[in-house]
Amino acid sequence: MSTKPSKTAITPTRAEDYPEWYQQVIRAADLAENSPVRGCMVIKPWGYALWENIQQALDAKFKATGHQNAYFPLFIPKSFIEKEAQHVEGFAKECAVVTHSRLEADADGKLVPAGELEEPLIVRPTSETIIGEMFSRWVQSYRDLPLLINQWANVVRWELRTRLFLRTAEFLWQEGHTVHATQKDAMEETLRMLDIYADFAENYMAMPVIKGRKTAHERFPGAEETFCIEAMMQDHKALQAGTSHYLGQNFARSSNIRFQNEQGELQYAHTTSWGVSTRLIGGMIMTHADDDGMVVPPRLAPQHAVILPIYRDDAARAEVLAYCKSLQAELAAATFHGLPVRVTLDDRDMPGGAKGWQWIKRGVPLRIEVGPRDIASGSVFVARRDTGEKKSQPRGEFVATVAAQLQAIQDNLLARARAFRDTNTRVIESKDEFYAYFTPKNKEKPEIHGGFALAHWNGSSAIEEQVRADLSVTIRCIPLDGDLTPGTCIFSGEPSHQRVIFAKAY
RNA sequence: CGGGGCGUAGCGCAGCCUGGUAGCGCACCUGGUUCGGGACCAGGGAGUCGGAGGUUCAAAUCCUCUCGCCCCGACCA
Repeated sequence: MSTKPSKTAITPTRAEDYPEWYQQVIRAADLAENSPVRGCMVIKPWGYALWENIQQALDAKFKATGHQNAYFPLFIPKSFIEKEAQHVEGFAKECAVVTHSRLEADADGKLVPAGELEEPLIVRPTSETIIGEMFSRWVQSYRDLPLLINQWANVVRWELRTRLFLRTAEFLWQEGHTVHATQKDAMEETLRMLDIYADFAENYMAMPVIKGRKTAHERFPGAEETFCIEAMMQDHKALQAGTSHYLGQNFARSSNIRFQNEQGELQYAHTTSWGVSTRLIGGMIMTHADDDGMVVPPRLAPQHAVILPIYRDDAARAEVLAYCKSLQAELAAATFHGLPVRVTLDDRDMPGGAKGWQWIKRGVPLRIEVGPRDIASGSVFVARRDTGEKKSQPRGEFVATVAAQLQAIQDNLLARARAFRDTNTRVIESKDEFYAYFTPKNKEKPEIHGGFALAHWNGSSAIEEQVRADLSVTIRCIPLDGDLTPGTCIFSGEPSHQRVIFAKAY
């Protein structure tokens, strides 16, 4: 009783040391861990199940909008990457390069690379160039368009500084690549996919996002326009959770993607690309997790509910387990958003308190305790992970309303995250106010501070650069659904079309 | 890749300054008593002290190098 390690399951708390808290949540929830390979993580079953649920939901949305999955090579010839000048510049610094084809034992028995390749292969950091090459073979006529392809894959970017889920050297993602006859069609596609991401973030991840356009400075290398969804984490920093690019004819030119139009004229196509990654899991953690560990939004939860049997002796055990199994079957027959309710019965022989805390730390939305008293009264004792609320409910009523209860949690998580974001978003009218907003009180050990600043900006990248140099604050996006009232740039005094979002970012 | 911090049992840590051959809490295993929000008692297993050199009779401890992790910066999903 007195051996509680602390008041919270996670130490330190968010307020005490946010980055360390993040690491500890991942460990406590058994989501992932660092691997022997520098910068690469092992995604453990509970974390991978989240990714599988993300995949399943998004994949259905991609298919519903006419996309098809395909798979392209992991290796990209160096000459392909070189085709698009800005693209090269953007990715050259972080590429893993394969130069040899085998290993040979040297005099000491050590293996050394041998069989140098004629042309080095790049482990894909993204697939525009190799897919572009294939698209150039597949597209000949306007009748071949639009070409709508998606790939689920791993990619490698040799990052110097990594963080589990948020930035790892290898990560999992999906990359959509499409080809269109006109700019209008391609731009519509770009925004359609952005909307899908935003809808997914809010309605599945319960993570409110702002849809916006990147400034030239923050654009994808080689893109004409980059759109993004930006979310606010609990340390008030922004997380770019998804991107959608209108690539213009840049990659069409470099990969020679041309088609004959209805007039028989040969023209370059317009392409798009868009992606989300395992970073989304990091976003979910930093949006919903608390000082007791992970909190998973029900629509993506590996398990919606866990049944925890409570008994003292073997006689009670048999009775309780039988009751739990039938309850499990009833719940599994219920549906939540068209899918069976996922419910697990945890009958491991271990102290009940410790067992319960394991599920709290993993973030399972509903914990159902069933003991002799519940059986006697035909009820179940249910705890909500998001609010901590606990109450006894008649069994039949619980089974009948389980989907509604899960949806209530889903809705609460979104509402709570939105309220958090809104209270940490500030309209800023002057440079002084801006600098004060983004300057911590404690310089040595900065407290959580700042947030989203909505401020007028004249479009100058020199100002962007200055703010970044002074405060590590960047323009996260120019909101698409923002207030379009013109005003005055708070840095230059020049006219501004609309407010943009400034924040510190991951 | 630059600056700072840290690597001791699965996790969190003490020991290091002032060298003497490794400890605590949790977790794990066994037995018993317990059991409706992190149970208790007793016993037990587990660590080449990140790695490699060096100094020394003796190194977790001192010195050099190296690898990894975390934070800040630059860069990025």
